[in-house]
Amino acid sequence: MAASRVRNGGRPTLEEVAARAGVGRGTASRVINGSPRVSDATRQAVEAAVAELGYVPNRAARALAGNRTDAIALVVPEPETRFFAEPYFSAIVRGVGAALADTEMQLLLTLVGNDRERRRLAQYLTAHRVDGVLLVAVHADDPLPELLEQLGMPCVISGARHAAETLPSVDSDNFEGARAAVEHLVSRGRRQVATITGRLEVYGAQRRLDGYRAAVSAAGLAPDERLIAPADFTEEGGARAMRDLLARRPGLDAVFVASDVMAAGARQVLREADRRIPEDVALIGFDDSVVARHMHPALTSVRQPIEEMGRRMAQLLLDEIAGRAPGDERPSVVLPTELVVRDSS
Amino acid sequence: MAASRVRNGGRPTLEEVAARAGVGRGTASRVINGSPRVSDATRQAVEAAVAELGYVPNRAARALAGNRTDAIALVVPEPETRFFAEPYFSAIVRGVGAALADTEMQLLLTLVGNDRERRRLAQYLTAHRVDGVLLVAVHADDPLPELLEQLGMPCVISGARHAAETLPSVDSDNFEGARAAVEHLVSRGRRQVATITGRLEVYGAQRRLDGYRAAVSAAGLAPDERLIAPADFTEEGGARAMRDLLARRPGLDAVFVASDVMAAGARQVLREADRRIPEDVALIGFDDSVVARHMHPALTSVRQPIEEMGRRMAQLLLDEIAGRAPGDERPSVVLPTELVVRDSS
DNA sequence: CAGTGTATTGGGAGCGCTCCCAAGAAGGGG
DNA sequence: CCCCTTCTTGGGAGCGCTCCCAATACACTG
Repeated sequence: MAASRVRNGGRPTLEEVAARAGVGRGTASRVINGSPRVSDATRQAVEAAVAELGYVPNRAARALAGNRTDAIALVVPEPETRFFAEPYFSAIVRGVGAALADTEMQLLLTLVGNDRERRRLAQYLTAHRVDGVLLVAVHADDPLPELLEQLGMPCVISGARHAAETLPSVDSDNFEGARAAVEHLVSRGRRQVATITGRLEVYGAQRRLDGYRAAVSAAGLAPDERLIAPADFTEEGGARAMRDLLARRPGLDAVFVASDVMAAGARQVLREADRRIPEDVALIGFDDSVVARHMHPALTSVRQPIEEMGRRMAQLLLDEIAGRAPGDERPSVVLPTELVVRDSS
Repeated sequence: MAASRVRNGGRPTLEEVAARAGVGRGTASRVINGSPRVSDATRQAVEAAVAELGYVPNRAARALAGNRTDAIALVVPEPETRFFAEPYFSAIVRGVGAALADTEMQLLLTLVGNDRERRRLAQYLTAHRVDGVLLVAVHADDPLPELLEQLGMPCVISGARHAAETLPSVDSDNFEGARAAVEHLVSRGRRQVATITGRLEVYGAQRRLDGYRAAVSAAGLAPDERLIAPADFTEEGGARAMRDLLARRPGLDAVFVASDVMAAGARQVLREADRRIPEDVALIGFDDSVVARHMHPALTSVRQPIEEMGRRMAQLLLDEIAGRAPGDERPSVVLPTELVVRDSS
């Protein structure tokens, strides 16, 4: 039934490798950890023994002796359903996985659903059970980053929390993505471009709004606060905002929506109001999700390089764990977005 | 920069807890592991010490001494993009996470992209670095399950690989889901019900076809092999199959498609052929993905309880790790599906 | 009251590895 | 030819925990 009683599950130990190679345990360890202070002959002997025996280091023993874990945690706030939707979650995971693929690092997935789990996580991290943490979709008021900072636990977040972000972070260029989208609308002759924003406490949503404003000014259009409708990243919120906009500014001819899901809600309202897309109203979303591709008409959307973001987050974290030279500033990466033009604009 | 030199990262050890409680290390260990062979007074003393010191067991030490890891791996074949699409991946992860939430088990995520990574995984598993494995989207000819069986490593798969599945598995009731979908079509007066299948090497796809056939017979309709078009779970494949069907049986008035994504392809072809949905042709998909909800008209679809599947997989695996009494048959769970009726049928 | 159990308890002996010190080997300078 | 460096090397000393055995305490039984 359960595990055998055999030591180390019957796997060869470092000691056995050393014996086989005719060297001491310390030397074998050096070879396996790539220390330069070993002669070539010895190295080869040990490597041969490793190959013959099929030796794989025992991770637990390593962790215990070396006071590290060779594991990082990807912490996902489960209530953040937005994050779980395509394309985010899988793409981030793929990116992180790719970056870790030829590393010894393991990826631990931690879903944090409620406060109890949150406390458990804190305890978990306090107990130093991982070497570093990737934090996605953190809110500006989340205490977790401070805790990590205090513990001296390396950490990278996705999406800066505000303009003066202190943590290493990876973000897409929300400002420029929004700006380009609106510029595109203007270039196609739209004059009354509205926007539906995400929750503005989310810095990225704020940046998209900033980008919208910048493009409107740049185009020489009159800024009009009544063309700006705040929403909450949900489909229902998008619909509500669209209704408001239509009531306030019936003459609008384009809407830049800060997420595809909200755009789906907006599209529904536009359909009910008998506005044709794109003839009467052009629509642009954000995320380039599967919803965008399958919407009718297919939704023009701003694509974020999410997989690449995952990859960069992992790389940053590995650097952070390896130790950053003092004086290096906090690394933060901003990746370019891409406007995917489809039928809705 | 790097980690401090302090032992155990400055955390209290079991020894310290024991000292504080005025008991021996062994006794403290017993309390922490919930052994019944401890007096109440002692238990309380130890628990108090644990609370005061904020003791958290050192996982690595535990793993080393106990020859287990308290971790399970979720192995995801990365090429299987179908799995990465919503709703699968995130829902499975959520379910697994939920089942593990009040367990000491960690969840390790392992993406297997190519053969090299596959070999690495095998080595990894051979080295007993996890207590058990969740395997999703395994192909019938994947060697991994055999390897695990050989190693005596507990394992649960999602989706039986064939009728005589030997591994513990969790599956949705593909047969019944398909049968109910087709029955629904028939009950709405459709007489020429076609189907677009997934890759039939995938057992689940085969079962959906079986369900389709069963419903057709039960309805007293003439079975017609020309109403069955094989595809491959892709949108393009779905479109191709739909074209074939239309060419062969122009009079068809309903299609049961074995996945939403294929249904999206089929819908495109139907639109081009000027068949109205659902007036001329009713359409039903499978998965109840976001695509189904946002399709126009909204797609009727068979929902699988994916999160629940994840939860059950994890539970099964935990049982398996705890040890199954000899004589217990291989547990396998089949969960009911649900037909979500929308506008397309 | 000796004899036999049963319920607790303490702590030794590892688990497989890394860290580090000291010793041996090899090479160079005076 | 001897001494001092530098390069390698072996292996002791843990890392914090679980397993298990032996010891103690106590309660009965006859």
